[in-house]
Amino acid sequence: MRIAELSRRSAVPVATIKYYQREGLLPPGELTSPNQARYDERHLDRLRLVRALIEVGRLPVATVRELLAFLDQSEMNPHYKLGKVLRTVTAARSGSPGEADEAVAAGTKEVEALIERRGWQVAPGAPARRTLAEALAALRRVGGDDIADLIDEYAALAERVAAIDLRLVRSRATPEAMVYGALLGETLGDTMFTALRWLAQEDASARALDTGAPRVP
Amino acid sequence: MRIAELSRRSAVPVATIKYYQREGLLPPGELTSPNQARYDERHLDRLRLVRALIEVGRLPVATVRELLAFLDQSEMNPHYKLGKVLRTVTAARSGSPGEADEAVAAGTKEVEALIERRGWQVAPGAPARRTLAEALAALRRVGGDDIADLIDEYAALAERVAAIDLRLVRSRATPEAMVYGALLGETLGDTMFTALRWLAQEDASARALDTGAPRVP
DNA sequence: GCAACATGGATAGTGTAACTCTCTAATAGT
DNA sequence: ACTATTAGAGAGTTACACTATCCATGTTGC
Repeated sequence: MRIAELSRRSAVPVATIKYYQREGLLPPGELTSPNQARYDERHLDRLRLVRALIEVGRLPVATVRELLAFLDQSEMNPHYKLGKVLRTVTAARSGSPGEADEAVAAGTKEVEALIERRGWQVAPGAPARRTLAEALAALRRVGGDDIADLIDEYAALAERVAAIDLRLVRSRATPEAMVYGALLGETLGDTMFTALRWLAQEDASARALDTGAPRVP
Repeated sequence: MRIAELSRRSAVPVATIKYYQREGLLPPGELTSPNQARYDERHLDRLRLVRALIEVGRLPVATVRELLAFLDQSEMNPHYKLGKVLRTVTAARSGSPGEADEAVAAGTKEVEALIERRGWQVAPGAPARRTLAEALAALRRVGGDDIADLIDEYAALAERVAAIDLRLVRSRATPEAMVYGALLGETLGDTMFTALRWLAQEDASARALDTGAPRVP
C-alpha cells in the first residue's frame, strides 16, 4: 500500500507518519523508485503499536523509540531484554527526579524496609524505588500519613496484580511474545488497571458516602 | 516570612512562586506596602500541596487550579465536591479523547457489560469509562487480547484497592478532610500504587522468569 | 499523452505547557 | 546612605509533538 492508505487505515496523518519515520519509530517503506515507497501490514502493525504506546500508554516518543529498538534486537537475550523494557518504561513514567531532601531519604528507608518485609527481589537501581520513595515523602509532607501508613495493604494487592500479569506473560508461546506481552502489560495494562480503579472508587464513594452518582454539571 | 524564605523552605524558585500566584494556585501574600508582602505557614502548606500534585501526581497546572478552587469553596456540599474532585482528576489523567472507531465502540460495550456484571454505580459520563474503553480497544488492536480478557480479575482487585481507599477517607474526621483525603488518594496514592505494582512485577519476573535482578548497564 | 494529483525527503513553522528572565519603582535592613 | 530584596507585569525560553511548505519526481484518469 502507499502512504495515503497507511494513513487512512491507521487514522494517523501522513505528516505524522513521516515524522515517526524521521524519529526512527517506523521503518521506511520499500522504495520502488526515488520518490515512491510501498508499505505492508507490518508497517501498519507497528504504527498501531506506536500510537497505542503514545496515546494510551502515555509514553514520550523518545521512549517508544528506545523500546522498539530493544524489541527489534533479535540477538539480545530475552530475559535481559525484558529487564530493559521494564526499566525503560518505569523510568519514563516516573517524573524527573526531584531533589533528595530528608523526607525523600526517609521514604527511601521505608521502601527498603517494605521490600525486605515482603522478600521482593528488586534491583538496587530500579526507578520504581525512587518513585515510591518520593510518593511517600510527598504524602507525609501534605498530611497524607494515613495513606502512606497503609502501604503494606496496597503492596499485598499490587503483588496479586503482578501475579496476574506474570501468568499472562508466561502463557505466551515464545520468549519474544513474552517480552511483547510484558510491554503491553506495563503500559496499556497499567492504563487499564488505573481506569478500573477509578471506576471502583467512584462506585465505592457513591455507595458508601451517599454522593449519588456524580452528576455531569 | 518573605518570599525568599518561602522559596527556600519549599525548594521552589521565587520566579516559580510568582508564576503560581499569577496562575491562581497560590493566594497573594499579605501586603504590608506596595511592594512588600508577608507569607505564613498556610502559604507554605499550599505550595507543598501544589508541588506534590504537579510533580508526584503529574497533574497539569490548570487542573491543580481547578481542584484548589473546589477545595477552597466552603459553601459547596462536600459530597458534591468529592464527585467534582474525582471527575476532575480522572479527566486530567485520561488522555485527550482519541477518535471513536468501531474498536472503541466495542470497548465501550465491554466496559458497560463489566460495570453491569459487578453492579458498579458509575455515572454515565465518567471519564474513566472512556479511558478504559480506549485501553481495551488499543489492547485488542495490538495483539493484547489475552490481557483484555482478564479484565474481570483485574476489576476484582481494583475493587479491593478502592475499598482500602474508602476506609481511609471515611476514617477522616470532617467532610473537608475526607475530600482532601480523596484527592490525595487519587493522585499521590495512585502514583504510590503504580510504583508498588512495578516493584511487584519486577519481583515476579525475577523470580519466575529467572531474569535475575535486572542489571544496571 | 498529458494534466491533475500523490509521494519522498528535507526544512521550517506552530501550538502548548511550564516555567524563567528582565525591568521598574519602591522599600527593608544596616 | 547604600546595598539587597521585593511586587508586579511582560517578555523570553525550553521541550515536545506534531504540522505545513517545498520541490523534484511519479502515478493515474481520461
